[in-house]
This record gives sequence, C-alpha cells and structure tokens, in this order.
Amino acid sequence: MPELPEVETVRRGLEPVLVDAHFDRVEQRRANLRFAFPERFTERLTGQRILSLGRRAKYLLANLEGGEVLIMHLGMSGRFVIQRPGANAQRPGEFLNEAGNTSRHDHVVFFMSNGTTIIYNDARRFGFMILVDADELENHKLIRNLGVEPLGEVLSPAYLAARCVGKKTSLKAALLDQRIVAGLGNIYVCEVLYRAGLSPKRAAGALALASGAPSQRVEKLVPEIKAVLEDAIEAGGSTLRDYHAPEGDLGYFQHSFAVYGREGLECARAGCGGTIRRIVQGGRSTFYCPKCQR
DNA sequence: AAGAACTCCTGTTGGC
DNA sequence: TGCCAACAGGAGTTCT
Repeated sequence: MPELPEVETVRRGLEPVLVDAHFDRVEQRRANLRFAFPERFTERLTGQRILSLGRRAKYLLANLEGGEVLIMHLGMSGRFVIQRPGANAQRPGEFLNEAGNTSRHDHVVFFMSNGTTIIYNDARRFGFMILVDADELENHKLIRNLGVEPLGEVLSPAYLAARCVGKKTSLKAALLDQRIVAGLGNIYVCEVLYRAGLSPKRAAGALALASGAPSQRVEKLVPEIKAVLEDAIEAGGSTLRDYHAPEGDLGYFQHSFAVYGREGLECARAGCGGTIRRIVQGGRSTFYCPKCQR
C-alpha cells in the first residue's frame, strides 16, 4: 500500500494515541506476517510505554521505554485502524468487504492504557513487526543500507548524481531503490519523473556529467521529488482501493495524479498534447508521457 | 557486482 | 452471470 506520504500520514494519526500510552495487552493472532514475529513478542510489549513514534523511509519506529524499538512496515496492504474508547465496536463501514467482514486479516491488536484499541490489518501480509534494541537500530540490516530521507537537506542534486554515476539501470528503477533515496514507491516515482520531464527509461547515469557533477536533469529532478512528497503529505496521502489513515480518513492526493493510472488519457502539460502510456519496468507499471518526458 | 527476475499472499478487476 | 488471467502502493532473495 503505502509510500512515504501514506506512512507519514499513518504516523501522524497514530502518534496522539500511542505516545505516552502503555500497551495494556497485545493480541498476536498468527505466528508470522512477512517474517516471523519476534520471540515473546506480546510479552515484550506488554506494560511498555511508548516514548515517541518516528518514521524512517517507509518504516514506523515506536521507541519503547524499556530500550527496544518496535519497527513496523505496512508492506502493500497493511493498515492501522483506531477504535476510540466508547465508540461503537463496529468496524468503520469503509473497511467491510462484500462478506461484511475483514477481521480475518486483523493480525495484531494493541489495547492501550488510554482506552484506544489499535488494529493492524494486512490482507497480503507483506508487512511485518520486529523488535530491536535502540542501540542496534542504525546497524540493523533493514535500516543500515537505507539511502537518504528525500525530505531532508541531505538529498541534493550532488548526492543523487553521485549515487547514480555510471548506472545503466533505468531512472525509474534507481528512484525505487531504497538504498539511494528511501521512501519513494511506484506511484510517486511516476509522478516525480513526469513533473521533472524525464523519461523513466533513461539511464540513471544520465543524472551525472562525465565528471560526476550533477547534470541539469538532476537539478530539475530533486526539487520535484521533494515537492511531490510534500504535496502528497499535505493531502493526507493517496487513497487507492482500501488505504485509509488510522482514523478512517481518506487521503486525496490521488486526485492530483498527472500520470499514475491514467493510461490513454491526454497529457495535462500545457501545449503537450501527448497521450499517457503504461509500460512495465521491473515487473511493475510505469505511467508516463512519451512526448514531454525525455 | 550490478541488474533483472522471482517470490511471498490475498483481493479486485476487466475481458471473454 | 461466471471464470480466470492480470494486476495491486514492497522489497528480500536468488538468478544471470
């Protein structure tokens, strides 16, 4: 499901109900998601107070008072649902499928000391939760190879050019590579390349000059990465199929897509007149305008 | 060693 | 209407 803007929206939704609360009880309803749950997962959480809820790339990081960090990843279909104390126990209608029930995909339930119940639901089970010592977090194999946060100062044209020098892989694949820029996913890469006027098929190495210095292309690209993500966060992320923020709110950035999901439609760029195409790169859909993205 | 292909899993959708 | 292949916001692992 979620790329950086959706994960950040989820983080902001969970923060007020998680931070400073304790886990009164944790229900773990299966042995694994994408990975096995940690040993004694529920025992290690129970009674712990959450000091803060952070985000790195598409990972949510709950810092626990006892010194461990609960790392949560939503995969493709993971989501959190918050039930307020005293609220009708009925799940929000938006979440009900034709059978009137999605509870078979409710894999983890947090019962918090402030009375809220937080349900982790994940139909495809590509998400996961693990626990690591706070001191080990930066060295953890899932974290240590992540590239820069796209919204931080560190992502500059010079950085991206340096990371792409000599790369023969496509610009699309390079931007999806979490080791280079951490947090972009399939939708936002398409949107970024459109805004920057760059073909997704172009070699990533074209972002650097022969000297390794940033090219004009990357000077254009980097500000668009930041702008698209900021716009999407501002909009509460994108709602496709079944994505919801934890309170059930819908994001609305999907109404701003210029290319994603728009195959066959006319390019919206003034004076372009091209037609949006869908191609497959690395087994995933890429949407772009062949006329104005070069 | 880079880059591409394959894999995990379930639900929805679109074409016949 | 029903059936079934294609596709879905991710990314670790395995190949070439």
